Amino acid sequence: MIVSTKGRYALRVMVYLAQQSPGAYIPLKQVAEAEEISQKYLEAIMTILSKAGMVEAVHGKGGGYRLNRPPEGYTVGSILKLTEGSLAPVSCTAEGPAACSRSDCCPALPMWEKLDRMIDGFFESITIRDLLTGT
Amino acid sequence: MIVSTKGRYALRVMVYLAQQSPGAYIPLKQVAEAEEISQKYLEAIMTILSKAGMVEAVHGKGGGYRLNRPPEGYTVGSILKLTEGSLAPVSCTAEGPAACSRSDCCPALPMWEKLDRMIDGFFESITIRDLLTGT
DNA sequence: GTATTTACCCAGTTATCTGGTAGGTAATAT
DNA sequence: ATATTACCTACCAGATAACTGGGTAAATAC
Repeated sequence: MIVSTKGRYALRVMVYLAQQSPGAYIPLKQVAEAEEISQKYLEAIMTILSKAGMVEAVHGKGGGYRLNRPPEGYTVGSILKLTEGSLAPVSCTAEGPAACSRSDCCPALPMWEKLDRMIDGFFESITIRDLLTGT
Repeated sequence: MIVSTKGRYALRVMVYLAQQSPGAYIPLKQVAEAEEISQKYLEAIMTILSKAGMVEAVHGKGGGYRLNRPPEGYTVGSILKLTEGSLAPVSCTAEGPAACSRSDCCPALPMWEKLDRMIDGFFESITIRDLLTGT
C-alpha cells in the first residue's frame, strides 16, 4: 500500500474545504462529521496541513480551517508527499546514507527509478480542482 | 512502500537463476550468498515461488532450483503479485466485503482506479528478460 | 544402510507502522 | 467569564516486515 488513510483523508478534506463557500472557516468537527473521519485522528492531519501552509486556521468561535489558494493551486502530489512523507514505491531509489549497497549492480534499479518518476508525474499532474470536477 | 524486500528479493533471484547455465539446479545457499540475502529468509520466498510453479525444485545433493520457462515467460507483475499478495497502491479499489463504504461518493476513487491500472500495466509490460538485458 | 546434501515446514522475535485515543493548553468570540 | 475552537504531548493495540531457530522429508553418495 503506497497511500495510507492519512493521505487519503487529507485529500478528501481538501476537496471538502474546496466545496465550501469561499473564505469561510470550517470547524474541524464539521469536517470530521461530513467525511466520517474520527475527530481526534483528523486533528493530527489538519495540524500537518496547517503547519505546511496548505490551509489557514483560526482559533475560537467562528474559527476553523479554510483553503488559502484556489483548488487548482494544490497538486495531489504535494498533499500526499506532505502527509505520507514520501511516495516512493520502493526504498531502492533513496539516495544518501539510506541507499542500497547493491545499487551499482542491481538489475531492477532502472525499473524502480522509472516507476518512481511515473508515480510522481501522475500525482503532480492532478489538482484538487480535478478531483472536484471529476476530470 | 508498495513493494517490500520479499518481492524485490524474488525478482533478483529470478534474474540470478536466469543467468545460470540452462537446466542446472542451483542450491538455495548459492543464491543467498551471491545475492547477499539471508538464507533462512530466502527459504520462505523460494517456497512461494516453487509452490506457484514459477521454479522447479529438487531435493538432495545436486538439487536446488531452476526456472522452467524462458526469462521472457515471466512478467515482473506475476512475480510481485505472487510474493506481495497484491500490488494495489490503495485499499480503496478493493471489491467485495473489504470495499470502502464511501466508494459511491468518493471524489478520489477514479484517480485510485486509474493509478491501479497504470501500475499493473507497468509491471505486466516488463519481463525477467528485460531486467537481464537492461531494456 | 548411513551420512550428506538439499528442500520444506512451523513457530517465535524484534522493530516499525497504522490508526487511532486521552487529556490538557492556548487563542478567539460573545 | 464562558463557550468554542485549534494545538500539543503522550500513549496504545493490532498488524506487518524482516528475519531467526529448530526441526522433518527427500534425494544422492559412499
